[in-house]
This record gives sequence, C-alpha cells and structure tokens, in this order.
Amino acid sequence: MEEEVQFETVKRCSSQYILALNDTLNVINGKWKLPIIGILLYGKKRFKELQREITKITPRMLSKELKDLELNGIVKRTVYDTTPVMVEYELTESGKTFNRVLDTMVLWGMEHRENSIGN
Amino acid sequence: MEEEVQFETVKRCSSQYILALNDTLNVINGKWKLPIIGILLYGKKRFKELQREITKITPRMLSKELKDLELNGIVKRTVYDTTPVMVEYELTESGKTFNRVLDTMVLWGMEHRENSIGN
DNA sequence: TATATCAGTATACTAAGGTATACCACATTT
DNA sequence: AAATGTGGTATACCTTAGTATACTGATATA
Repeated sequence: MEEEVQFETVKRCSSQYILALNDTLNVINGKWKLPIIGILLYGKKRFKELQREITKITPRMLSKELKDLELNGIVKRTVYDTTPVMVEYELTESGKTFNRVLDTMVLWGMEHRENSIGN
Repeated sequence: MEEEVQFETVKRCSSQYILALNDTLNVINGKWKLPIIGILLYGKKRFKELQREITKITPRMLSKELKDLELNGIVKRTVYDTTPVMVEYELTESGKTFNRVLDTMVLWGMEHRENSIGN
C-alpha cells in the first residue's frame, strides 16, 4: 500500500525512475545472466553444474557473470570448507522475486507478437 | 482470462518462454532505446526533436535505433510529403503498453534496493 | 550570397563485450 | 602412474556496439 504511493511518487520523478530502471537492467545485461538466473530459479547449483547446463559458456564468462550477479545482490555464493572446496550459488530473495519481472516481460512479448501479426 | 491460461502454458514450455522473453529484450537492447521510448511515451516527435532532447546521441545512432524499433513494431514512422519532408515518430499500441514492463522493472528495482540495504 | 534547417547517410575509428585456449593446486578414481 | 573432477584465473584474440566527423540536396531565412 505504502509502496504503491512511493512508486507513484517515483514515477513522477524521472531521475529516480531511471535509477531504479538501471538497477534492474544491470541485472540482466550480459549474454549469460538470464540463462544463469533461469537455472538458479530451480535451486542451488555448483559452478561446474552451471557450466554443464549452460553448455556454451566458458568458465571465464561464467565466473564473471556470477561475480556481477553477486555484486548486484541477485546471487549468493557460499563456500564450503571441504577438500576440494565446494562452492554453491543460489538466488537471493531479490533474485527469486525477479521472476515477476521476467513474467511481465514474457506476457508483454506474447501480446506484442499477437498485435504484430494483426498489423 | 484466456490469455492467462495461455501464459501458464507458455510458462511451462521453456522454449516459448524464452522466445517471448527475447522479443522483449530486443526491444530495449541498445544504449539509446529506453531514452527514445521514454520520450515517445509523451507523444509524437520528429527526428530533430528527438536529437535535441537526447543531447548526446549522434544522428547515426538515432537513425539506427529508430529503425530497430520500427522493425520490432514499437515505433511507427510517418513521412509527410512537405518540403522539406517532415517525419514523425510515435509509439505503436505495443509501444505504449511497454510502459507496463518498465513499471514492473522500476518497482522491482526499488524493492531490490531496499532489500539490499537491509542485507 | 551565406547560413540554417530538415532527415538522415558515409567512412573511419575506438571501446566494450565475449571467445579460445591453456593453465593452476589439490584430490579422487582408474 | 595417468586421467578426471573441483573452482576457477591468465593471456591473447576477435566481434559487436557505439563514437566522431563530415557530408547530402532541397528550401527557407538573414
């Protein structure tokens, strides 16, 4: 409720609107961010597991994208003190709710596709 | 209603989900697409008007981004047969409803920012 | 006659994003 | 003893995205 009011305020203040928009866009910019998020939506994964599921990604890129996501607070990285080390990646709460953004995009994409056919 | 059912179906079919997602992402990829859409949300604009409002964009880029948006069915280009020619750009219906996607992104961005402070 | 405006295009360049390939230390399996 | 799996890093390269700068032809304005 209160959040809605805030949102309306932000909507009228373009600089804040753009800030929040950029936050969101930074989350998904980069070729491999969405695939990674998509997989992590189903649960925790280790580095090599991600690499195996995203067949074409190089470890360099996987490493880089995961670091970005961690910095942006989308992914949490946990190191277990075993030998050899085990590292697990999982979505943060924010990461999980990002699902909602994706769904909105998909829904619009579908409608847009229909509109475009009609035109 | 029927649309919701369809969406649920698509959500479970990852290839279609990804297709619709890519449609949406193509709309906003490129440095200047969002600024352009943002301005056109307020109404029609001519080429030079856009160039003046987006101060740092080069005509080459503005031209290219507008073509992309037109190809993707977000922007409609109308040429008036005057001398010198007048060209107007405006959002299509899909372009206008894209607002909804932006709002969702902003809302998530704001929540995410609060979550991150808390953490 | 010189300059500005319209809607862009042409050419050459730089910067950013991504790829390819090889490698590290350590431990388990074959 | 050699190969495999762990989680990455290092170096060099290539490709794509974006920038800088100059220019077009027709018309109106100073």
